[in-house]
Amino acid sequence: MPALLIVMGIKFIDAVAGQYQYRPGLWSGGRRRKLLKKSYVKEITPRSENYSQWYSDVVLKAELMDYAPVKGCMAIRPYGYAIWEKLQERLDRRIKETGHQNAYFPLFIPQNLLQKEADHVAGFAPEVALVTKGGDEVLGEPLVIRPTSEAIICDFYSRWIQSWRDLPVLINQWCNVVRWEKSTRPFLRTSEFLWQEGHTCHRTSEEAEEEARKMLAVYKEFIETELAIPVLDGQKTEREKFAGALRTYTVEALMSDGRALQAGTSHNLGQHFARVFDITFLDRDDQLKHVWQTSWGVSTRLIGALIMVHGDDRGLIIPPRVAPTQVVVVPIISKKRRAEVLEAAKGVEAELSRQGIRVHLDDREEYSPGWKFNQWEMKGVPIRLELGPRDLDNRQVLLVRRHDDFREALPLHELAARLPRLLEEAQQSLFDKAKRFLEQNSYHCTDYQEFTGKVEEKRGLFLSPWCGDPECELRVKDDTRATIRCIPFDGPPAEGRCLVCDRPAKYQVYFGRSY
RNA sequence: CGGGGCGUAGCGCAGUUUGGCAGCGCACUUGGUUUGGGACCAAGGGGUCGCCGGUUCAAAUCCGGCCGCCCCGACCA
Repeated sequence: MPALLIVMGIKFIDAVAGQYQYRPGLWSGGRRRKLLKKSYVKEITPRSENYSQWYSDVVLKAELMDYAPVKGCMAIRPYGYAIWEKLQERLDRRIKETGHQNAYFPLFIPQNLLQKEADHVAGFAPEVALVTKGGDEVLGEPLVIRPTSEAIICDFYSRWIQSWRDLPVLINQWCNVVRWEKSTRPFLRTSEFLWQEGHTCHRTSEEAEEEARKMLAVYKEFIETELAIPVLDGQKTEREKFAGALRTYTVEALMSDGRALQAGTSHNLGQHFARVFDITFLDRDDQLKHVWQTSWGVSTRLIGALIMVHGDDRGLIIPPRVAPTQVVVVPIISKKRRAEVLEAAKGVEAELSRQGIRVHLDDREEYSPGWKFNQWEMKGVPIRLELGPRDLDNRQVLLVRRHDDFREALPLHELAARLPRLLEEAQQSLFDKAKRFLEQNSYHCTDYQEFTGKVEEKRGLFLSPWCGDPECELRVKDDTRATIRCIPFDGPPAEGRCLVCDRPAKYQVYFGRSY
């Protein structure tokens, strides 16, 4: 085995009980090497041992969040919030490029407003938080803390819209919402979370449909490009759609434990809300008509997806485009050459920074290099540069990639020119890997026996024929806990017989267990 | 909401069976030596043992009640 690998030009280092033996001179000449074995930190439970525990360990140890004294609530710590800010920045740009403006609507919603739309209230009633007192005063009408803002925004829209000339209304808001959840998990399902919600009004049904589809496409492109997470796009079934919507579209991602996660949704609301909130306009033909609406949102849940799609047993792996820190420089400080090394490290930091790379110099002297390596790996920084006396002598820096642990000694003068490319490669490589995982864990399945067995055994996503009857959908859920994630846009045409009831299939749908 | 587990220093835990000075590791502070995969030595600081009540000369430990967190389910856009 070692002989074979040396032939391939790769050198190995013994990894004994999670520690390397350092072999001088190995880094020179731009050679690469690979680790035999990795057991770095014991603070993170291996995924294979307990996936939920792994997830908890990662969010805490990477300092993304901390638990609040209130169940289901959390502080998003600076490092976690920095990731959120990156996501916001990238998505906000896209929302504006497609013609939307940001605005802000109130947190409190009079209870009667929320209750106007029948399906909407039925869907959200079990999970609304209600304010009944302000100070000493018992409120005449209780106030709902927004679980979503359709109701309050529609109340404003009914006043703002009179003419077809006022349309379309294209507004987005970034805010927090509250849903009283029974079981909560950091980022994936919290009682309070951050998100954006777009709310638009249109003159025609076609325009609204186009908007709903367009924003779903924006989500797909955003999530795939920036978060390096491949998603399946499609439509939700009646059972799974948004409470009050005509149709719901969704992008679904597959986590590394084989469970699906709804990463973003876009709703064609039809005229359901316009009718009950009386949002009307006088059209060109002098007729008073109800507007056609959409709403769409993604949340801090995306951070959960990021963790579960890319993370490994050493912690987070953040795609470079959304990484708060893209490159960390760790100087190897020795007593004799401390000043020299630090100066060189600062030079590297400054040069990369000039290139627009988000670089951090970790020059803390109270921690050993090894400690820093582990910490930054837990935090998922894409690239680490090690710079020590030996590197100085060789005018080089040792580069280590987080996502595949490849190491390479780079000449100092080439560094700035090569890093942007290396970061892009890391981004692409993460996407490719996630895509491969999605493909390898997607199955075409037409036999119910086989289906129930495989769902239990392998998880993943199952493309199967479905007759369209909610009863069959429910039966699958009762039997297997899997739900229909979506009716894919670009799926194969319906053919064959329903997975459950054997009647002719109307759709090919993706089934899966989900978060 | 059901089943299971756990609450002792910032974190991880021992001590609870059999009541008797509240401990260990990490982290933290100070000084020194170090620094290429979680360095070492020395000296320190830090506690309402989840909360309330009961038994007892004496409770982290026994009894009753409550609260919270985690895991597995149920529920949930």
